Amino acid sequence: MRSMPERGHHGPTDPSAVPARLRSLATRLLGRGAVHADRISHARLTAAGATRWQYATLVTLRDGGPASQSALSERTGIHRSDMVAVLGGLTEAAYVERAPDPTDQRRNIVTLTPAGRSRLRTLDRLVDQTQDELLAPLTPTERAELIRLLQRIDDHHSAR
Amino acid sequence: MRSMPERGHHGPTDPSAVPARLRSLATRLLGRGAVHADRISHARLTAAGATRWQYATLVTLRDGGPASQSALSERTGIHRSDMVAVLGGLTEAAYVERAPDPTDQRRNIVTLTPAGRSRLRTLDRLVDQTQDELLAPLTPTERAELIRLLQRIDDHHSAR
DNA sequence: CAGATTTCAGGAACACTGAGATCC
DNA sequence: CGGATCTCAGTGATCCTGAAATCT
Repeated sequence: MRSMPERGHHGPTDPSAVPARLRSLATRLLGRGAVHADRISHARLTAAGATRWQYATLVTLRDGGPASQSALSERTGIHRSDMVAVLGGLTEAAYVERAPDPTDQRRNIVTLTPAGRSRLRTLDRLVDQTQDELLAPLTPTERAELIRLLQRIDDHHSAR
Repeated sequence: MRSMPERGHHGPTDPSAVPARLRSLATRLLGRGAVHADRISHARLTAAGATRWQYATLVTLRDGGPASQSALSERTGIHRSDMVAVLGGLTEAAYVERAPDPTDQRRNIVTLTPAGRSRLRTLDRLVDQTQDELLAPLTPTERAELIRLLQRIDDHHSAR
């Protein structure tokens, strides 16, 4: 049970009061969308005692199999120095196991445990609900289009 | 001249390494899009000695005329307690004037100065460049569609 | 030696809470 | 008094830098 200070909801109450110039800025809209997404996913995940970073890490382990921390960092987009604490939490909960790589003593090999796999199935459902709540005002076609456009932007700016 | 520690660029180098499940999460894509948007607009605005909050506040004053701090907070979406420092900076630079409301001593009436109006024209061009850099991989039609969809999401979640 | 990996300490921008002071 | 406004102190999550320790 986490009893964190509930994230409130500030923001403009009346969208029509926001100047048109601001209302149509993609940079601003992305920032506000991220805040909504954060609030929604944070609420659902902390209610289950999880974090987004933990979820991303578990998904990546299921998808790609055991991996080093730097590989996980690369695939999830979570910074290497933040990954330490994420894996600390997941290890403590026995959702993953961290063992030194016998062929390279610098590396840790992180492996998903059966408990982690089970945990992940629970979180999958939670995350699906999160997407649904966030995208509620859009039709299925619009949702797919939004995701497509956002992927294009992310891919473009992620390629250095 | 601000000499801030340059914001780096982490994130996955190879997008194809990101699990498909993560890659298609709208919550994640919005978060990443916001990070790209932040990095781009932060770079351009700090180079000019400005911040996003300052810009939003100036735009709102131009659009709606003189207003109290709480009204500005409402229209910009900037938290009332953050607005204090924003107006402090703008006042110091003489871009706005803060005067007590004669009809209600609790309020400050914030007014855009000619210098602020001129400053705003400069920032307008900067922000336009920011949008262009962020949305570079999209066609004009796609840009409009993305903005439309993001507005729908923001409106939906801003209405309490 | 250069280079990779894990780990820790901490900074900065952001959105927010809570409380005090003041005024209607 | 209740309620609104401005202000300040501080928190938490996120994304990031820098550097130490260890190993190839």
